[in-house]
Amino acid sequence: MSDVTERKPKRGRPRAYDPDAAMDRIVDVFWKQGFAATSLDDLGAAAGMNRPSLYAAFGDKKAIYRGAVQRFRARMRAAQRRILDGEPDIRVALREFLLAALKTYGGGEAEPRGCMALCTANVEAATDADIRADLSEIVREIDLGLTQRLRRAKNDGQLPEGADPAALARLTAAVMHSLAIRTRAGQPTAQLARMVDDALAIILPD
Amino acid sequence: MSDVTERKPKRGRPRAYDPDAAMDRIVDVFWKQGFAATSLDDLGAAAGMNRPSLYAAFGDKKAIYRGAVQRFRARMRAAQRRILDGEPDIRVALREFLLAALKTYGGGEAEPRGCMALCTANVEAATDADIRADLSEIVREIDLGLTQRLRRAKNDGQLPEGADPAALARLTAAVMHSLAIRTRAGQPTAQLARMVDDALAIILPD
DNA sequence: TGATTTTTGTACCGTATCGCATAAAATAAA
DNA sequence: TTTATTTTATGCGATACGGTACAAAAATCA
Repeated sequence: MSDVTERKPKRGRPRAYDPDAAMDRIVDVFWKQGFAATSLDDLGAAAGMNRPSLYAAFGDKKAIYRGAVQRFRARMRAAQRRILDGEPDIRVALREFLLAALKTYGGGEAEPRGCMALCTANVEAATDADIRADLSEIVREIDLGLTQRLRRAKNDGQLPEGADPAALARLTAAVMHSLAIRTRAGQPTAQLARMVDDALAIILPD
Repeated sequence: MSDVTERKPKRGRPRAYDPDAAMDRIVDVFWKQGFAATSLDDLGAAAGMNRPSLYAAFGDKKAIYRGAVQRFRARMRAAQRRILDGEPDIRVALREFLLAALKTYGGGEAEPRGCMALCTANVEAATDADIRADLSEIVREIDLGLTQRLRRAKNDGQLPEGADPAALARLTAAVMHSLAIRTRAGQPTAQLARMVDDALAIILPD
């Protein structure tokens, strides 16, 4: 889970924290509480850093949040590419894609998580153009990844002639967006796993 | 748009505000800023009330927010029932249902709105059980309304034999959830209107 | 008119917030 | 050892927050 952020020992006092691990814990705090309800002290307590160190390492509160969103997104993207590129059957690929998202969103637990990006950036997006651009890029990227995978499936003859890869991709992404909301609303994982299968039976009928 | 909240003139000093209109403006503020980023002064300024009046009329901040969500939801529910009950053709009904949501969410404008309930309650749902229950109820109600309408369509012979109304309903709701997120992310309305048609062509193929 | 009731407006309390200023601490280079 | 450099730790400072106490205001009832 760690980037190769190994710094060669430099001049001054060494850092008392691992920036990589600290950012991971920061992601968790924003994931749960969102941007506005999270204080710098919350972040500092979770990351084991005091505010000045936090500020020096990651910038002000908004920059920290945007960094956390990017980190979350990078992890999701890696997992999604692995699934979409690795699985040759489009049905299985989309199913695993959605179930992986569901697993990350972790529905059903006492304190549901939902999607760190979709569920928290959503609020700030209305008032902050930067965060709105981040969110827009995330949504667009998911659409694009699914579209490319569905194009490939069509080339492989796994889809009917008239199939519209972009339309199928947006609908699949919509299921993912819905999973983000439904997990956050507390719907149990088992029920949502069934929803995934039911949805795919409609999106990709045999 | 006004409830029949006409109070017969009572004893003391009359109110300087219309509770109904005040709540409408409060909905707008929460819609844009969400719960955590909105202060009581923001609400007071929008509603033309000072904090003590606000508190006396609607309770504390959380109660005000939950009231605003309920008010938004009531309005959406009324419009949705009108469409689903009024339109006999299931294709047209679902299309108008989704386009009405899209219109309310108002994508593409300089400051996109999205769904007041789905996009703002989402954040607090992770930490507040009451708001999570509110959100869950909203999602469930939409699923249920669409399911009942699709059952009716199946009885009317407008759906194939093997069609699963509940599954079709959840997928249609997923499109709505996606519209909420996409409008908030700034995607243009015209593009999303096309997405609605593309999605319905997959959900209800002819 | 005078008493009663309800709402308004101001002001306050204790706390939390973000960002930074400043000094101590810990390391490498000279 | 001394100097330079980087990070940590404490704490300040101005502001903002939610909620309420209290008195003035505005209406009805007697």
